[in-house]
Amino acid sequence: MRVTAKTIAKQLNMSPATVDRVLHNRGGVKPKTVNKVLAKAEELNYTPNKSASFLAKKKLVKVAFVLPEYPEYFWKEIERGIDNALEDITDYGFHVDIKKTSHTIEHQLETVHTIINSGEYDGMVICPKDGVSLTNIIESAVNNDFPIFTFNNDSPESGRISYVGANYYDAGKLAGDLASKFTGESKRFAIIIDEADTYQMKQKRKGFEAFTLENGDVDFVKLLRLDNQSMSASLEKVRQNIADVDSVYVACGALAEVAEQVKQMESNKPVLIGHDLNDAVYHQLQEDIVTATICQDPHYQGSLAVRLAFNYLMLDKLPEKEDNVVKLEIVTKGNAKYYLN
Amino acid sequence: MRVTAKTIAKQLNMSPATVDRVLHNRGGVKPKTVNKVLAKAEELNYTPNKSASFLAKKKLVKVAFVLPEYPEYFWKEIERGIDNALEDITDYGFHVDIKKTSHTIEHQLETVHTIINSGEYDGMVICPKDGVSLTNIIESAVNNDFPIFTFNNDSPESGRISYVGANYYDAGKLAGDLASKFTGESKRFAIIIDEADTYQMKQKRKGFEAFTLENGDVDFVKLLRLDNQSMSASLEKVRQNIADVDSVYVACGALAEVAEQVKQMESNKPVLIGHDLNDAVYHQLQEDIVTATICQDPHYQGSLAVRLAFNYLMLDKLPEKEDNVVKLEIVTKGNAKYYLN
DNA sequence: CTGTTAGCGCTTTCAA
DNA sequence: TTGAAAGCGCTAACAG
Repeated sequence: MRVTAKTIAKQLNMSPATVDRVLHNRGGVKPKTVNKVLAKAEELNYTPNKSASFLAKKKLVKVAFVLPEYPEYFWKEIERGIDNALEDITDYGFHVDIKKTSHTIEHQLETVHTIINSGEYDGMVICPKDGVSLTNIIESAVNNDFPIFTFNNDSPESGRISYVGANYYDAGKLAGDLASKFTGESKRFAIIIDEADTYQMKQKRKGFEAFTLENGDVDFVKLLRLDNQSMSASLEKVRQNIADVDSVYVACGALAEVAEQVKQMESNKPVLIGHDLNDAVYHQLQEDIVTATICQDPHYQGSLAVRLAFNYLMLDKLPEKEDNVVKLEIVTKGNAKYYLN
Repeated sequence: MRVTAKTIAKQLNMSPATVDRVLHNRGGVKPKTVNKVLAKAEELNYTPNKSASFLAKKKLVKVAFVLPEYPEYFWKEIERGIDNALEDITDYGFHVDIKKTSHTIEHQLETVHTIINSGEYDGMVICPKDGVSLTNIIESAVNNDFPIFTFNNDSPESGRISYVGANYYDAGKLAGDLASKFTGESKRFAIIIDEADTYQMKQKRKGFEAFTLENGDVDFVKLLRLDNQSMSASLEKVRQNIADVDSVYVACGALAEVAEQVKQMESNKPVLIGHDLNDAVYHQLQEDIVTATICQDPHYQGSLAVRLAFNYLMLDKLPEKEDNVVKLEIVTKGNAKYYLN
């Protein structure tokens, strides 16, 4: 038989309601009774049944996830993680709406506004296009008891409940570590960024450079910039600029494109390192054009965010940490298949 | 409001009991009624509430996990994964007992016997010491409607419901891939096994050798064997034998011990690759004695096993695949901290 | 300070 | 072939 609140009540000759009051310290119970109940609960090893509890509370909570559209393969994985974590807890009354926002910050700001003002939601998880420009809106929402979590990209000044995502400085450092391990005596490196030069990218670059500074045997690090307006021209230029380099680290989203350039080089192909995995990169790994790519388990990241929001909103449990940093994973030819889909 | 079975019943002027019968095709319902209910459920986008369902069924299920004691750090991680997956579903009436078995196969066989005959359990998840010697007992149990899942180590001939664990052949191949990438022109390799030479180790070796065969630029692969009886002597011997080698792959559990030997070498320290991560290996990664270690996400592995058993026993859902292969992860100095604890 | 009662969404008798 | 009723473990409103 199961040990329930009723079991405790029966053994102590009182009503389940009193037991419930004690178990949730709702107050208004004689201290002596409190102690008796607590002792009995301990003795019988009582654990409350969440299922029954949520069922009885009939509380409904809805949170909005505000996510970018691109890169699609990445956010699809995140969504899988979200859905997975939702599997059991939708039955508890916890629901999620995913809102995609396009390129512009304006659009994102507007979306956020709408969500907060609609009164439909009890909280929000957001991947800010730009942490700084969202600081104010997040701050005022949080102060008005509308909890917001940041995701994948932080807005540290905003007072968000907590952040879930990778540490991009570490990611850059890891890239440096790999570049160094995959090359021989000569260590002439290049790092490729694009003009957006977001916070994430800056961090990656800092981390990569920090690594090379700490490791005296690196000859140099060349900084190359892609121009989104004239992509093919700037890719061409990159190809020329990496002819004298032993390893290239693509810190922006253009790994596959750069790889195509490397493929065309006749000799001295550099070791190529980048981020994330899509079909193109998968094949380039198999062809040994890309040596390694650094991934962050998007599936786990998604489910962690759901869990934190759930704990906060339905269990009144604060996240243990302000930063919930997710694993950085190294993917090569040998283990890439585990990371696809 | 929520859409419940009652909602459907009301809209169709019938009782919730009939709706329930249809939803679970328990039979004894007029085809016309069946269709009406199904259509309504579809129309209202009805989803059953698992919480309420389990609560009402009051079914209790208990499964035994039979796991080895060593290496402790590995099984501790697995247990964390198990506990994690259990978090919500214990409230559904699904319980797990973990039984540790010591070194001998006899002890494990006995434990398995006891579990099956006790009548206390509804199923079992086991990490066989040796798949072959457990074939018979698993087979007869499964035939007697006592479902058994294998874990971490398979017993493919036994008719187990399904297997959860890594593909060790692939692990060996991955080690080959890494050894090759981390070395320069000269590729003289050694692989270290121990006398136990279990199925897992054989597979790793095969995979490693397969990789080197496919890659013509590998000079040779030396096979070295550790002797558990005279560990220090054989470690010494290993040290002498790897003096002329560019990379060493430790396929057995002695990565940290071999690393200590490598540390003592004055020059030509080979690239060291092995499996799993404990405190010792963590430090050896930081010191650049170990270059990389291959891990299988034990946390995920544990929770997957729980989920499969739960689905099978409580949801009557068969696993989609016979082999549930878990990810192989590459850990280096740069990302090791994410894998500790 | 404590007990009674009804009900969450679902399943399971039992009766019709 | 269908319905009524009770109950899973917990909570909430109301009464006392």
